[in-house]
Amino acid sequence: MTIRVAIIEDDRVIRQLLQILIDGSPGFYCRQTFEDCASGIPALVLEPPDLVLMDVDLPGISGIEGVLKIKELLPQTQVVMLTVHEDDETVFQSLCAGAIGYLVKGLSPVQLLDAVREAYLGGSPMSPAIARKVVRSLHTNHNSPLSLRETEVLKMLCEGENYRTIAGALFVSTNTVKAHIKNIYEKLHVHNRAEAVGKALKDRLVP
Amino acid sequence: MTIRVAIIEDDRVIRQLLQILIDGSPGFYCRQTFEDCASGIPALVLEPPDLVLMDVDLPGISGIEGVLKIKELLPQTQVVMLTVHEDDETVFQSLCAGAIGYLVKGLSPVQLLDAVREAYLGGSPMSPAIARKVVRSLHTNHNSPLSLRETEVLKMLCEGENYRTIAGALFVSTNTVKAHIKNIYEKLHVHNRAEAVGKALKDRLVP
DNA sequence: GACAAAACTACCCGTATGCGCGATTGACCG
DNA sequence: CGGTCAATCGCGCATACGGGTAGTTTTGTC
Repeated sequence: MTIRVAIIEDDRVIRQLLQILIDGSPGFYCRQTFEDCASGIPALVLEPPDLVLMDVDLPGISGIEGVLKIKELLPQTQVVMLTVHEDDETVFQSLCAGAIGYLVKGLSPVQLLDAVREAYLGGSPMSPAIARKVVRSLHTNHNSPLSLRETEVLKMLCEGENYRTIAGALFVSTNTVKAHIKNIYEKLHVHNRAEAVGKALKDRLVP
Repeated sequence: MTIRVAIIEDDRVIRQLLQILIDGSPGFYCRQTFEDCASGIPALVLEPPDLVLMDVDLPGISGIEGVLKIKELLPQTQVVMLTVHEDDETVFQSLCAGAIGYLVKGLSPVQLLDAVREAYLGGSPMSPAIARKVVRSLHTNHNSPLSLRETEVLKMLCEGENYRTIAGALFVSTNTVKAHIKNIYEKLHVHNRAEAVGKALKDRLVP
């Protein structure tokens, strides 16, 4: 069970150090290293690795765009990001784009290999701060401006139900549903269903 | 900097062991323990702790509902779940409900205290498998059935734009937009905007 | 017990929407 | 070279929808 690793990293020193470390460790294998996505991604497609270590700050195609491309072409291949400084926002975006975890450059060799192994074995290595950010993005919003009833209605709007169906489910008249929906629109500052549903799901007003 | 911990756990033995461990460790404090949410939550409101250790399998009000209630009443207080077996789905739901992390019962005392400290210091302690599940839930869907143009239209639907606005933005006629939307409905198996937006955001078809 | 907010009901009106049918063009593929 | 599909455009029709106005009942809070 050897983990085949590829590296995309523009800094030659870091790239070579990483390769030597990984390729020199039992259970790991690294023959593919690239200095940018433009050259690396087509090569990866020809010989897909298990896992790609990808710098976030790359010249040309950025690391985030690179992840999108790689996951599009090779859904099976996992991508782990490499960053110098722990920039929450870019790391978060990388994860949204499809990265499975990330490493801070400057980790000890042991920690680095551990993280790569964890990513390979079904985990998602990341720092506590990023983990918190990611978990927070799951949380339902607890200061929703909506009343209980309105939230119920909004939930059904998200399912695509119409006035009649919602009215039937809540045992009220369609007029009442209309009134609720009108209030929802006001409170969310939106003017139609699509926008209300968009806001509801983006702001996690409904489960 | 003492971390004030409360415990809600129906098993008397586990509850007392946890309390003895936590209260006996320097930097930790635990005077509040409860066997269910019904008695615990009102008491917590009177004297909010920094962190609550909450069993997922509770009689009466479940742990998941308990998290919702606590985060509603005490948004500042962090909740960490306790589970016997690592049931991915319930743990995931707990995190969605507002928990910040979770611990498997049977962790060593050192690991347990570490995890509580991590949760208090801005992290989100969880197992690799759950971390992976959480990260996956962020990923944009890479096998969307929609064409590029349809995805563009769908994105604007999510913003609540109408035929005319979308047509203007894409420099096409409203009829074309109608056709695209009709195709989107077919491919997503939905019949109106709200449902399309709901599906798009839930399945992460749009960023 | 007064007052506010939420929940509920009702009606009208203009238009945005969903759905039916049909059509042309260009790109890609075997 | 025929077939498929994305992308483009057109028209008619029934209805679901958004906005406005107006009111009662219930619930909860001070």
